[in-house]
Amino acid sequence: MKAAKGKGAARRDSREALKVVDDRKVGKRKAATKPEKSSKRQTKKEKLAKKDPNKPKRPPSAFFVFLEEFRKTFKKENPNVKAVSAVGKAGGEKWKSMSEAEKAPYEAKAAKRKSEYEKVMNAYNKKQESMADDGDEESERSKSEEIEEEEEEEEDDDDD
DNA sequence: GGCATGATTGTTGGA
DNA sequence: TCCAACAATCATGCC
Repeated sequence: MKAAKGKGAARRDSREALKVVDDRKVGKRKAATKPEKSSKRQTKKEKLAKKDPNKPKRPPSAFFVFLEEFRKTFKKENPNVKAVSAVGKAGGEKWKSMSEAEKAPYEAKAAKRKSEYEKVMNAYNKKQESMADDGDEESERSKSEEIEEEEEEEEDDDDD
């Protein structure tokens, strides 16, 4: 549980300012945010210690792609609102109010990121197999890094 | 100084 | 099939 960490003061402050937590229709999701079963929810540190630093990060969903842009807009319109939770909330509301057509470009981007993720994941999986088969971690990692760099170039190249 | 937390939705991966 | 975890963001507070 997060509050148990004692850092609650920080977010309590934020929460009061945000007037959060009214309708938890996505209570399921909230479970992740409010991990009463702390045994399941590992800290970033624990995860970092456990997981492969080479493991590709999950691709952002359409909502997250939208959120990237929304944050910039939100900051401009609300320069004094710095709470990320406020941005998340506002973004969520905006997202819901958007039409499918408005969401389309973000979904397209998300799909693109997803396909890239699949490619990287593929390489990562191969790397894992190779590592299990052979211990040539260094070269395999380099391979993976190469792929990731390629992805970045591709993205840069096909920006529009 | 560094890490955890807060909110949001969508997607992934594991059981 | 269901559910938990995680993806980005960053000011803030605690240790």
